[in-house]
Amino acid sequence: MTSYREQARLLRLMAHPMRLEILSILREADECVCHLSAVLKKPQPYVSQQLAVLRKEGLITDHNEGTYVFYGLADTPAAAQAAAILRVIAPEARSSVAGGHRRVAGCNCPKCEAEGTCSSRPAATQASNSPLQPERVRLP
Amino acid sequence: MTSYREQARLLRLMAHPMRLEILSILREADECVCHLSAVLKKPQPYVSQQLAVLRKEGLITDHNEGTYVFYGLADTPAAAQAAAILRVIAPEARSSVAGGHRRVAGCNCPKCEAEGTCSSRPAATQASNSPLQPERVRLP
DNA sequence: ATTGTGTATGCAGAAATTTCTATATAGCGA
DNA sequence: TCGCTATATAGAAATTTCTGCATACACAAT
Repeated sequence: MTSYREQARLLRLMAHPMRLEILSILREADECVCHLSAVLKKPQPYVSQQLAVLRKEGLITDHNEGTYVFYGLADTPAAAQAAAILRVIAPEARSSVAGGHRRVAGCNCPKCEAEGTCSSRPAATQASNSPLQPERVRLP
Repeated sequence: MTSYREQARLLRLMAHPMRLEILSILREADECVCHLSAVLKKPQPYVSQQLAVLRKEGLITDHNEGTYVFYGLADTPAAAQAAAILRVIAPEARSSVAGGHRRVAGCNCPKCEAEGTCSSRPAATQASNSPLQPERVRLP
C-alpha cells in the first residue's frame, strides 16, 4: 500500500496547470517538445523543464525521432494512476479531433507537417500567435 | 468546463500528506478536530489550519455539537471530485472498522466516549464535557 | 466572573515551487 | 567542416507554501 506521502507526491506532480495540461495532451497522443511549446504558448525551455519533472518521476517517457523528441505517457503504475485521475477530473477528450494529433501553428515536426489539411496556415498566424519563441523568419 | 487552473487547484489541495489523510478519514465518517488531532498525531492548531484550508475551498463542512466541531466531506462538485480521486488512489477503506468511526485515545468527544470497548482508556480524562450525552463518566 | 476545554487564527522563519534568462548539447543538411 | 534547429540544463529571482508557536475566541461549568 502506498503511503499518503507517496500519493501526495503524485498529486503534486499533477497539481500544476501546465503539467496537468501536458499530461492531458499526452494522454491522447505522443507529441514533441516544440508541439507542446506551441500549444501551451510557453517558451520551450519552460516546457522542457516541466517535461523533465514528469520524466524524472516516471510519468512520461521520451524517444527521439531525428532531432525531435517525442514524449508520451509511460507504462508505469504511477502513470496509470495519473491517467485514472485525469479521467476523473476531465472525462471528456481534450482536443476537438478526438483521440488524435492536432496540428498547430509554430510546430515544424514531421507529425504536424504530415497533415496537409490544416485550416490555418502557419505563416498567417505565426506573427501574432507565438511571440514567446524567438521568431525565425525565412527570407526568400 | 473547468479550466486546468481550477483542476490544478483542487489537486494541490489534495497534494499534501496531512490533508490527504484528513480527507481519507472524513470520507468514511465525520470527525471532530480533537479526534483528527489524535489520529494524525499532530498538534490541534496544525490540524485546524489544514481543515481551514479545505473548508475555505468548499471541500469539507463543519457543524457544531456543543463545544466540539465535527467536519465532514461537503456536498459540492469539488468534494465529489476529491472523493472520486481518493477512490482512484486508495480504493480500499482506510480504517479497520469499515465505514465507521474509530475510537482513539486522546479524544474525548461524545462519539469516542460512546464506544465503551476500547483497549486503552485514558485515565485522566474524567472531563465530563459531553452536553449531548446524558451518560457522563463522573467520579464521585 | 473565573476556569477549563475545544477550536480558530495570525505570524514569522524556513523551505519549496514557479518562471524566466542565458547557455549548452546534439542531430541534420549543405 | 559550418550553420541551423530542437532540446536540455543551470542559475537566480519572485512568489508561494509549509509548519511551529503564541494567542484569541466560544462556550459550558464552576
